[in-house]
Order: sequence, then C-alpha cells, then structure tokens
Amino acid sequence: MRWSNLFTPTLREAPGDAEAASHQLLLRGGFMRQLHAGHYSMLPLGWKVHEKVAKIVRDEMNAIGGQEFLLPAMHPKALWEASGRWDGMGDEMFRLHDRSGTEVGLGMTHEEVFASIATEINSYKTLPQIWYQIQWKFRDEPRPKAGLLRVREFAMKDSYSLDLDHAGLDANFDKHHDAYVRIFDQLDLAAMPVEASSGAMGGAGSIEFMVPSPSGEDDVVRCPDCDYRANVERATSKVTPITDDPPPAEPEKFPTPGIRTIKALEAAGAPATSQMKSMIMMLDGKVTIAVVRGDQKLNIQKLQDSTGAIDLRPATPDETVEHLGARPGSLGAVGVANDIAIYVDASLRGRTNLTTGANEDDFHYRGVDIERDINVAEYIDLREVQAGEHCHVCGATLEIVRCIEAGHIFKLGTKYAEAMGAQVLDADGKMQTIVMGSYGIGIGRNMAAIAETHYDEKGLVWPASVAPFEVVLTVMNMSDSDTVKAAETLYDELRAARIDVLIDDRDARAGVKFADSELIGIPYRVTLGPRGIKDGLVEFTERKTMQTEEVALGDIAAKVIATLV
RNA sequence: CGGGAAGUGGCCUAGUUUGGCUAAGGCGCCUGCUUUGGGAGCAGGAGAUCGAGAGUUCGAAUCUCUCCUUCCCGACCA
Repeated sequence: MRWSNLFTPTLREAPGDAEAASHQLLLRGGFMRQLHAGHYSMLPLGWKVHEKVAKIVRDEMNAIGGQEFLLPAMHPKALWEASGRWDGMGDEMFRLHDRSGTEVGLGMTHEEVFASIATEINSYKTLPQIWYQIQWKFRDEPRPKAGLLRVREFAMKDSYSLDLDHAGLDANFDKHHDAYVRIFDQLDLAAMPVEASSGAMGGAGSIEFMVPSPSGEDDVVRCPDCDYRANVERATSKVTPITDDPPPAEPEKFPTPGIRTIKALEAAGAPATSQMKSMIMMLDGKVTIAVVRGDQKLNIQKLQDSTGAIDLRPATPDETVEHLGARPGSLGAVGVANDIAIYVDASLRGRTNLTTGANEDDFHYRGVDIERDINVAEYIDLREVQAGEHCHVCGATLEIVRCIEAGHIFKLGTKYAEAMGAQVLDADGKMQTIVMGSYGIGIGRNMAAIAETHYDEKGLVWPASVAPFEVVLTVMNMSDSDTVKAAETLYDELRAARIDVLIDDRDARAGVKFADSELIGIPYRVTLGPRGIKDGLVEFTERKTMQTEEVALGDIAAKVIATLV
C-alpha cells in the first residue's frame, strides 16, 4: 500500500468525547469514526486490524474442526418465543416490524438459529459438530462505552458445539478453551480464564477470558498464590467465623433516631459484622428481601443467578414503605410476612445476637438470632468478595483486578436443542436431545483490548500479528531520486515476499511521517534517506522499543523478512 | 432508566458570568514560493445557519422553555 493513496485521517488531538486510551488512539490514528453512540464506521486501517483479528480466530476455530456458517442477523419472533427469550431478553433486543406488520428481532446471539438447523441432524453418527460464524450482532445496550469496548452493533465469532452427551460437551468445551488460549496468545492479550456467571444464557458452567485493564467493566477476584480466578459475580472467599455472645430470649427493639446507615449504627455500638443489611428487591415483580452482613455488599448477579429471576431491581422507596412499613435505613427481615421471600447470605447462617432494622422508622432490633427470629427462605451466596479477603482454596489474600471480557464460553446443555426439538437417535435407537455449548469472542472488542494494552506516549504499538501493516518504509526525501529508487525496490521485494508493507511516499516532512507511523503503531519501520543511502545504509526501527539499528541496503529485505516470518 | 458533564468550521479551544459591530485563535485543508532526518517558514484562500425549535429583546453563541445528541458514574454483556 502507498501512503499517498491511503485514507487514514490522523488527528493531532483526540476528540473531546473520547476518554479511554483505545478510543482516543483508534480515532486519532484514523482507524474508525463514530456514527452514533455504540456504532462505529471502520475505516480502511481499522478494518484491516479487525480482519486480522478475525483471521486468527477463524484459523483457530478451523483447527479444532469448526465449520464456518453465515446466519441472518434478522430473526423471526417465533424462533425466539420457542426458547422463551423473546420476552427474556427484554429491552436489549432490537425489535422491528416488516411491512406486513410481522415482528422480527435483530439477533443478539444465535443459539436459536443454530439449534433449529441442528434439527436436521438425525443420527448420533453425525455428532459431534462444531459450527461457527463471524457475524454481526445487535444489542440495544443501555450504555455503549469507551469506543469499541462496548457497542450496539459488532462482529462476534460465535461457535456452538453439538454433542450426544455431556461428556462430549466437556470435550468440546475444553477444545474451545484451548483454542481461546491460543487465540489470545496470538493477539498478545494477557487473558486469564475465570469462573463466570452464565447470566441470560443459562446453562451449567461458563468461563470468561479476562484481560486486565483499567478501562474494563468487570471485576475479577484473583488469588496471587494459587490459580483461583473468578468474576465477582461468582467468586467466593473464606469467611472468618464469628462467635456471637448468646442472644437474649427475644429480640429487643430499641430507638435509633436519625440512624439510617450501617456506619451510623456502628457508631451507636453495633459492629458492622454484627449487623444485617436488608435490601428490598423486586424479582419479576415480587417483593423479596436479600440480607448480607453489615460490612458486606450484595452482588445482584448472584441473587439473580440463584433465584432464576429475569427482571430484577431494587424496590423503590414507595414500594418499600408499602410492603415493609418503613423507609430504607430502618429495614429488616424480622417478623416479615410469609409471602415475602427472604434470602440470606450463607455467611450469616447460625449467627445470633445481630442488629437489624425493625421496619419502623427510627427503630432497630438487637439480639436477633437468625434461625429463631427470621423466616429464611434459603441461605445462598449473595455477598460480593472484597479485596483483602482470603482465598477459599489456599488462604492467600485475594486481589481484585479490573478487566475487559474478551471471550466467554458456556456449557449450555439441552435448553435450546430441547426448545427447537433437536434430537438424534443414539446407538441404542433411543431419542436423545443434543447437548450444546456456546462460545463467543467479540472481534472489535478484542481489537480495542489490544489497543488498550499496547500503546505509549507516541501512539499505538500493535503486535505484528494484527498490525494494519507489518512494516512501513519511510522515505525521508521524495525529491532525492536515489532514495526513492531504493525504497521502491525494497517495496517490491517485500511485497513479493508477501510482507504487508506500507511505503510512505507522501511529499511530507520527515517529522510528519515519523509521527504518523508511530501513531498508527506499525511494528517495524525502515527509514530511507539520502544521508544513509549515499553510504548504502538504511535504518531499521522497532516500534515497541524505538531501538534503531543501521542495516546495509543490500541486507534490509532479508532482515525484515526474517523478523516477520 | 437514575445521577453528573457537555454540544461553537474536519479536530482542539476562546467568547456565554455582565446580550451589542463582519463569531476569534491554533491544528488540519487549498494555491504559490521556499524548505526537506522529528508534526517547518512566508503570502494568499476556502470552510460555521454557534446541536434543533420556540420565546424574551431594538439586538441572542450569550437570557428563558422544550426537544435532540454525545460523554462519564451506576443496573446489563462479547
């Protein structure tokens, strides 16, 4: 490619509404432009990187036996009703009507479509299968974010495994796990596999691949000593047992005028570890109380996962008053009517002598014995792990790392196959429902994750595997015919060797050419100028280290090829 | 959807508090000359209904109202 013919509008300054590093640099380098919130146009340079990422993913999917498909983005309503997700996906699904008034949805993922195709498999002999595509997903995200990190329209590699049984699923899951490790290795992303919540996908188990980055949106609990890693939506930690003093015969109500917070109550003599924090939640329209220890935080995803609720939100102050008779700050679960489910964090099991709100403004109870005084529906893991707690595996002090979710693999089980009627006859002639797995990598998000972790004060520093070009030939003076001739010869040689080479043949000053090539992050640069050409020398610079060495003009082609191939 | 911030040529900003002449500067862009190893210099030039609409006023980028859009923090996800 000739830079004189390349459309890559670079900017000296980042547009004001870009904050994340990847967002700023991808805009400044002319890789992309925003059309509106959550929708980006890929410019030639951005598309090149995108497609290089996609190729790495595609090659690894093919390597584990994946077969590539291309499915429609627009789906009939009936298909999603069959799986129960037409309603389950809520506002996140884009929906529209065709001219006859028929409702359709834009695909957020393709379990339903692939499962419906899988109905054409009739024999166990056809299994296992791995099917995949790299295709556009649409999600009406409530809040698109940080450029390409979270958008409403994006290319995803989604693959699906089809097996006769769970052992087969496990094997395909592991294959994907290994393929993902190889993909992230080639993308030069330090992605760590972590235990994850399955969320709206359903299913038995899932692992997320998480790239540490301050621009991420997920918190991962990481043990520094063993290999325990889990999303906070799922992570657990060791709880230091607390022995309570024996409780009084019954809870004692006492006045707490003006006390509305755990902290204030602590100042009034009740340690946070002996308080119950009661949160009133609406689960699919039903009032529910979730209780954690005073010093702990409720993780809503955990509540959702363990109750199976679809629509889950904190109750409004009005709802709280209506159902419990008091406002937030004086709420508790003691003596609450039977029709309100009370879920209590497992770490509170067996505790006695606790303090909690009395459901009467300005009053609390103390001396509460959970088993005795509260009608607990279920003890479940509800609390969010905090940094400094201890690993439940090895006891080391846990840390919390902010991460970008680069990939997610799920063991789906039979949910979608069952909904679509994807069944096969097994070796015994019995009908079996196909067992599925589903595996996703967002291409654009990975591109952003690479940018987010590969830059310096001069600009981007792409790994050669995904760089828009592998090497740039920077011609210092376009009016010096010897220099131009040497550059053109080298350009032809490198192209013949299938190197992705860019020649900067613009009639611009050296400083501009250097700055641009550094901004767009081409991993290697050959600098050709009259000064060196005179002595038969050129310069070879590595973007990452900015180290330069002089190389004889006659050797440079071989040097570049050896470095890149 | 709740909370916060902001919309002025392609990009970054000033001007808005206290309404007042042709909306200013830098970068980028075009033409010419000059220059050619780190975003050059000189001269000339193009480019803006100041997010949109309504209102107040002799007069609105500036004040009022409504709406739209974007960004950031929370509830969702690759």
